[in-house]
Amino acid sequence: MRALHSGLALRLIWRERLVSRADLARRTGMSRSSMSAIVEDLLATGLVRETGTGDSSGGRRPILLGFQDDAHAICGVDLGATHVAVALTDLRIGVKAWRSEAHPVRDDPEGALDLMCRLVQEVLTEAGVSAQRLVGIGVAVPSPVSPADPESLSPLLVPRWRGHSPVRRLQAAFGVSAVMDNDANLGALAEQWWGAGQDGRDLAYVKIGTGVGAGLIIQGDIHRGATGVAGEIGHIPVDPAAGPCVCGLRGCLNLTVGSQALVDRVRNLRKTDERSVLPSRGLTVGRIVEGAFEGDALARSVIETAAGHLAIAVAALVNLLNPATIVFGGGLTRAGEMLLRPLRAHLGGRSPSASVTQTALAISSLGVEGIARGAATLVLRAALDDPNVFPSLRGAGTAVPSVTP
Amino acid sequence: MRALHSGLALRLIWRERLVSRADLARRTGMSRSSMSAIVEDLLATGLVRETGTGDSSGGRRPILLGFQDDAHAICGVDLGATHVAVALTDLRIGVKAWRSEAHPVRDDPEGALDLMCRLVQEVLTEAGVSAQRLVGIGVAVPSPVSPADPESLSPLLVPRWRGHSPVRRLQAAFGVSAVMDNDANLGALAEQWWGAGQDGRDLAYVKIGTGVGAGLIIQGDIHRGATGVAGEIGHIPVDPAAGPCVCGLRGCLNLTVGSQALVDRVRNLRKTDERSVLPSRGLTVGRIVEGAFEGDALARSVIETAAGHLAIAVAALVNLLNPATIVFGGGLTRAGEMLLRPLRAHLGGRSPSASVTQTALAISSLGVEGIARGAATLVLRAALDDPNVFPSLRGAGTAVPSVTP
DNA sequence: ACACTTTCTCTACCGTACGAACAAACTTTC
DNA sequence: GAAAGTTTGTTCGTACGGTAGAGAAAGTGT
Repeated sequence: MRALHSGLALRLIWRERLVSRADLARRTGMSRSSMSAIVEDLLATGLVRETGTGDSSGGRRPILLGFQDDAHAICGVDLGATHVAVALTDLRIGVKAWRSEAHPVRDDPEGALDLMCRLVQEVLTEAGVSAQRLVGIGVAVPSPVSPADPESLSPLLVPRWRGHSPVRRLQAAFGVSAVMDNDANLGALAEQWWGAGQDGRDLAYVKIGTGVGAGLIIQGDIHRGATGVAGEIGHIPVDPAAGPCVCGLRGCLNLTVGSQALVDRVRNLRKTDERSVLPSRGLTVGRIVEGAFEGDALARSVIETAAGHLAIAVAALVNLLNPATIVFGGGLTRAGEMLLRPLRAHLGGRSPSASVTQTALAISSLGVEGIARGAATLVLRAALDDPNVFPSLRGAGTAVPSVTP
Repeated sequence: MRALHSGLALRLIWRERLVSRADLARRTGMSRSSMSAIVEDLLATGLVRETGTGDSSGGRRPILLGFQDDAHAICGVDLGATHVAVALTDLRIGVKAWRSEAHPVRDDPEGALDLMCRLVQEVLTEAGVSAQRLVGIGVAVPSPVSPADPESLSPLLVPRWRGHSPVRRLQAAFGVSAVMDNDANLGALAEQWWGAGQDGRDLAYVKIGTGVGAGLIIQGDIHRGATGVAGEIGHIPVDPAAGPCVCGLRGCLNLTVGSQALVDRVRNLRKTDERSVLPSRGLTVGRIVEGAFEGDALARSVIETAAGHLAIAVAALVNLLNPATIVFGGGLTRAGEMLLRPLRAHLGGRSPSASVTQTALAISSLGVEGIARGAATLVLRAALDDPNVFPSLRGAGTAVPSVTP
């Protein structure tokens, strides 16, 4: 129970950045004397420090306590479909070192794992942090992760990864705890903690890349579903005219707004549209968005069509989950309002009354580091929930008696 | 903190039905001596009683503790679109008295509230329970309930109810606490606690009635969404051929499998199908299902078509939320496997790989009392979470210091 | 200079949980 | 059937964590 109250105090100090002992006592409902004792413990761990005094409100000036963001480090790994990126962050998920390299991750697990370990070592070296000072390593993978087997990627989507586990590899290489989750889930977590979804307990993050995936934050927690595949928005049917999908369906969202689909559509329309400035070869989603910004009608029309298809799936999301915010990430979202405006318009006619008008739509502002920071956030959240996992507190005590069903 | 451990013990006793002190100590991780003290307190409240001894496992026989299901009563109210039903239950949500009457609830709030209070009084009298012995009253309403205003019905869907609140009315009339939630949500809660969804933390309940609504249990809790309208599955578009909906969309699920739609479809097809045994007048969903059981081809075909439309919306539900179980309730579900079989077939081709094959589909087995029992469960759950709300413990002490953000 | 506030610490006290010892009741073993 | 071993439940001394209240420190306002 001291662990309980001490953790409570630690979380408050983390959140409030600067608070006095008296403030903490009021906020938690405890007495000032007890809080003083707890703070004494926390000061000894090095996670909290006294940082000057605050303003008086008619009496003695309070001694302000601050969380030591640099007391430890966290590593976040973004294992994408075609790249590996690693961020070393402090305890507020500020990026201290960053590495990113292209790699065919799906087809070459061993190479990807080697690259990952090399990059982790590089960011540790660059930041001058030893592995012992890591709270842990979080990994985002482009695959569902089953709660029943949280160390493996889904063999159904990435068959070559059978038997390979980023988690086990990192634990073996660096001797620290590692956790793993789907990339869209961690994108959602990043948005909730550091992006557009702050101060909301229900949020959806839609990642538009090679395919389309959604991460769901429900009641403040990542929702993984019974088998870990929640958020499979990419296989909602949106266009019967489109071809068959690997999943057995026709016209999946993946087939109409995935990177390849956008490029193909531009290429097809390009044949009959002589005025477009877009090239036929070496076309990427980035080039299409650029073209749209330069006023190219073809590019704009393709983006608008994609928004229409996206709206159908997003409407289902809004109707079923009623999130406070939906954040969009991925290459196409650099189109900004060119994507959001038609999306809102289509959505307005696709959802009853209150639910959609009160849903905030936003483009992710976290950039390429978003997913990796989400992975690091997973580690941070676990540590704030149970401060025992901070290296400086390791083995301090047991947890609270739980329900144990 | 004694409240914490005492509540923990109480929940365990409730769940396990018969446990010894030593068992409780092992389960909670506490010492036997502490548990003895806690049990002594619990015995004094009357909620727990010693009920004989259990079998020996090589030593002294344990004294078994049992939860007193009859120590208090709970009232569950089902305010449907066209009826008012009230159940009086014990602390395991077993129905002790039941009343149900037809009433145009949507159009006559005052009459419905009067009827509700009369029925509550009747079940109290029949069961010989005074209002003081009630833990509380739970109410299910055919409307979303906003977390921002948990005492009112959504004025958008049931405009006449503006200013009327079942919760306030019950509190005034019986002097006990009352809580309210959407009927589909409470159907889902009932299924999770007493029906097909037991031992799962993710469950969806789909209610097919006048319209179609879904209640979602996520991570063991009712998911209400940011504005309380989560689960609006009825406005997912499933058939572009169907007409426009009040929501502005075309071909909403509500328009294709709602009671009226089924009746209308049968009536239209009836004109060209002379062999059908179904009547043209006085047709109800119940009659259609009966006809199907008697082998009527027209009835069967209409049910199969409905299953196809339902599958599209359910596929979206499965893809997005990946629940362990989906339970179906409402009149149409009396068709049983005639509905589920085509639903499974359509679903197989509508969802990628693992998610759908591992989702259990089932028909609700709770019958007409399901929603009311769900409403009562809402009260029970609150009481088990914080035993202070049990009348015999009222005002016993304050809660644990919370986070207080 | 004075009274009043607010913060933080120190000490006496109290409730709660634990461990150890013990009694009770039962099974197994010889 | 007596002895030995188990399991349950209680009793009692102890320790820890928390509170309340007094007091010191450090400020504000008149």
